[in-house]
Amino acid sequence: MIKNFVEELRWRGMIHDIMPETEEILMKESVAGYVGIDPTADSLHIGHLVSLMMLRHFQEAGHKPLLLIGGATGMIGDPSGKSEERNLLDLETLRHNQESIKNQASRFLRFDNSANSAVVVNNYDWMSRFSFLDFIRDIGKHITVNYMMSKDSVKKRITGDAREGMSFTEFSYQLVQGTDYLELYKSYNCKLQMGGSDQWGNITTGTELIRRKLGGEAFAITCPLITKSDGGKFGKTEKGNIWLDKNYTSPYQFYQFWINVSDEDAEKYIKIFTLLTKQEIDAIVEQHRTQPHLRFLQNRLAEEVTTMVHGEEELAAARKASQILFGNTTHDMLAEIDESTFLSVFEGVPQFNIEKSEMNAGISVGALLAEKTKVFESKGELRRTVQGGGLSINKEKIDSLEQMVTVTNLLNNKYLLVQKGKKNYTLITCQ
RNA sequence: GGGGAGAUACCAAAGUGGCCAACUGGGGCAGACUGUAAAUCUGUUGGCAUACGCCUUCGGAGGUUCGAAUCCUUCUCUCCCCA
Repeated sequence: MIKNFVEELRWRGMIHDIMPETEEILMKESVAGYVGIDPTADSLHIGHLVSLMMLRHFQEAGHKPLLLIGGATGMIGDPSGKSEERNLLDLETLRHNQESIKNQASRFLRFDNSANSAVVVNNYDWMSRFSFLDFIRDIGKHITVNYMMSKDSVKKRITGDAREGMSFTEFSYQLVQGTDYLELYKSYNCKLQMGGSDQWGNITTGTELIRRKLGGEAFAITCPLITKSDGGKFGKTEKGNIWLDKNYTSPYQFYQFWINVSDEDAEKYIKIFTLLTKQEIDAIVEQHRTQPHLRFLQNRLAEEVTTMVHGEEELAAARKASQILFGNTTHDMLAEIDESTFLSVFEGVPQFNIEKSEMNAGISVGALLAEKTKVFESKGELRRTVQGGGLSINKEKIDSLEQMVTVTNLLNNKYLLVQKGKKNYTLITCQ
């Protein structure tokens, strides 16, 4: 039974561009469709979530999702974004990354060998078999330079204000990506490619190639780039990407990312990143508007996404940690938390160790945080923070670098909780 | 191959011999206000120092000078125009 995939994406605000007749084809038959991902790391980050969600909806609608790992294209670098030169990945790393990514994708997609089971493919597998001659003869021949030059991503680079110019390698990128589409069209009868709106040019080169070379018909859907209302980059924090792998970004930090989303963005994101129905979402938005300070939207968003990526247990832990860290916890309450709970709360928080002997005589805050440990990069930074009233230890404000810390300050006779500002915690273990 | 422009801190961008640790904007961090939101306001944003001040930094290397981000030589890289 096929559901209307396009309609589903439409109300969720996930369609930026769509080729004519795409909707009709998708309603008529079950087709295969793909999204490409660069395997630059062995984990996906939340920038990839939109693609995964598109594939998820695609599969739920009764179609077959293909996840293309760009082993070959990842070596080139797409000029559509302002990507830097990529490093060559060796084959072993590539395979490792592919496996890890597939593993993460399996939380979103069904890999069950049914007719519309998801499949992971790697363009390295076919691109590596092409010789340069094969490529320019079999692929290059079908597309004119004029056509390639007319793409926005190319035009911008050549005639835009920046006029950066581009290398031949980057210029060829759209042909390489087009070749992927062509390959998948041939081997999986893949008729749809999805991606971010910046991919439109590259995708249409693929559909063009399929038409000219095989006389086939293929389609395209792009989704808007996810933005933040304040203009910042989505999914980036000062510390870098938010990863799906809990070893890179702890479930607590992951959960917090979503909790911190602004009201405006939350309304958009809940449609894109959760599977809640339109009715459910409308109800939550309504609820949020009547009592905005209760943050229904952020809470539900964080709950849904964290469960999908990390599971119920991790969600519960992240919630508990959030309560402890953001509730009106006092020094006394902190001291009462038993050790295992305490440690699980701070899993994923930066940690430092220090010898207990250093503490026996007492140690000044300045020496402790900027010399014995690197909680602060420099004493100057520490001083500024303290002067601005932004530093607490064990939930108690510090107002001088000279303040002494001794073993009696240790929680559980072992830990110090350093807090910079409202949201940044560091744990010092002393033994 | 010929001609031109340029490289300054996280980014953008001023500065073109001493007043430059370097204007300004963005971003970051912190504070106030709040709802772990947004907006706004304040402080801060190379290192050391409570502070006077000291040390390292303006693409790389060398030089001129009492003194260089600023002048000279050379190298590297980027962009533009012509062939």
